[in-house]
Amino acid sequence: MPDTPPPPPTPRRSDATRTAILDAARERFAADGYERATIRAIAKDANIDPSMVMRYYGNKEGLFAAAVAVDLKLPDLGTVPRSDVGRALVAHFLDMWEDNEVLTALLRVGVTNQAGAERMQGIFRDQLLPVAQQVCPDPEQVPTRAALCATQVLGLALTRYVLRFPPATALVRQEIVAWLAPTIQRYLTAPSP
Amino acid sequence: MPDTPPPPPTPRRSDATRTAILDAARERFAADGYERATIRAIAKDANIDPSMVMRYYGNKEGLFAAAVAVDLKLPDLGTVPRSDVGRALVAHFLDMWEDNEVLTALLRVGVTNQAGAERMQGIFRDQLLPVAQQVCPDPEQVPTRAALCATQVLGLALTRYVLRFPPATALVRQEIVAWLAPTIQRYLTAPSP
DNA sequence: TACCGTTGCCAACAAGCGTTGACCAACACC
DNA sequence: GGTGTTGGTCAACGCTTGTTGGCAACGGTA
Repeated sequence: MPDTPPPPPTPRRSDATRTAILDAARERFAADGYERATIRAIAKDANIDPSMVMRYYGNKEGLFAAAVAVDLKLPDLGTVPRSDVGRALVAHFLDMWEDNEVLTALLRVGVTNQAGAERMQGIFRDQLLPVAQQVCPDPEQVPTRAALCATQVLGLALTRYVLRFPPATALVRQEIVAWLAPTIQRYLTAPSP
Repeated sequence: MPDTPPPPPTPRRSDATRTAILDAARERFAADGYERATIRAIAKDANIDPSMVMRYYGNKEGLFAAAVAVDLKLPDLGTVPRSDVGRALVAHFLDMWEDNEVLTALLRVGVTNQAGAERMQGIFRDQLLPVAQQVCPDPEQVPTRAALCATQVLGLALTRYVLRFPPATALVRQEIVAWLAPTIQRYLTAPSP
């Protein structure tokens, strides 16, 4: 359960309401994107008045910032056999995405909202780049190789969870891992073409 | 220059205005997505009154439908050496995307708008699937393999043209082709894993 | 009991949206 | 030269949005 940045030492009586708002916000942002996820709809989902959202989170951008806190929980690739990093990463991303509407929310918002796009850039920089650094041979190529991985992973998420291309939603977990793992493996470890 | 579905035999005096509207609409949809691209802003860009947009295109959805007409102009892969289809497709998509804001508009809108997503599904079905059919060994695997290609190509477009991850925008055409061509080649022609 | 901060609802605001209809100017045709 | 069609503007409509301030109920503390 994420909360506002400074976790209050004493639990407030309104904590239940606060998390209800965040849960509803995540759901709406994931389903509708930033513009169409209205504060009124979120408040109705949380069974409170829209003005409460403003009081607790300032404005709509503050609500989004509080609702969408992403930790990819990327594994330590130092402990994974070098030939398995592709498979490990693809499997991990699938696990994360399948039961995590925050990621879909962030993807939807990132496409139509500048703040959302910058948030995604930050996640890429702070979470994916360091992991890629553990595996890539040439440090100078780390950003390029990590970005290539991002194109494939985000492309899968886009096609499967947002655009819902029928053949992409029909794939089962094992197929995805089998097809994508060699791609990620090559982007990370193969000699540059 | 696209036009309303039945191309009028006699050119109308208002054709200049109509295409000005469509050009402005494409630009706004590409830059802002569906919700934030307002009819008022599009009309102002085209130097006409918002009501003209309504008269010529009915409503906002009609305007979007008229403005975003996508022809991927995919090459006939029958004439391409089988080992070069990956390279040919990646190069072609890059050519299309670099100077074509329609594709960015469609991608942005497809993420937040149901009609946009269905439009993209239609393009995938009507334009990419037939081409994949020319190359894939097993007809039953065509949708899967084409969808895999879509994940990689759309993922690149998303990361490079919409989210603008710095390392993805820094890539030059040759690098992208060199990295992505083997991926597409494998998704289309390699034995299924 | 009296007090005061917290929690919550209600009503309203200003702005922006898509959309409509009345109205004027320019052109084409008989 | 009148007349109907077309191209275009203006002002307004009904509605939704994010956001604000006032006011009532609650709960712990003194």
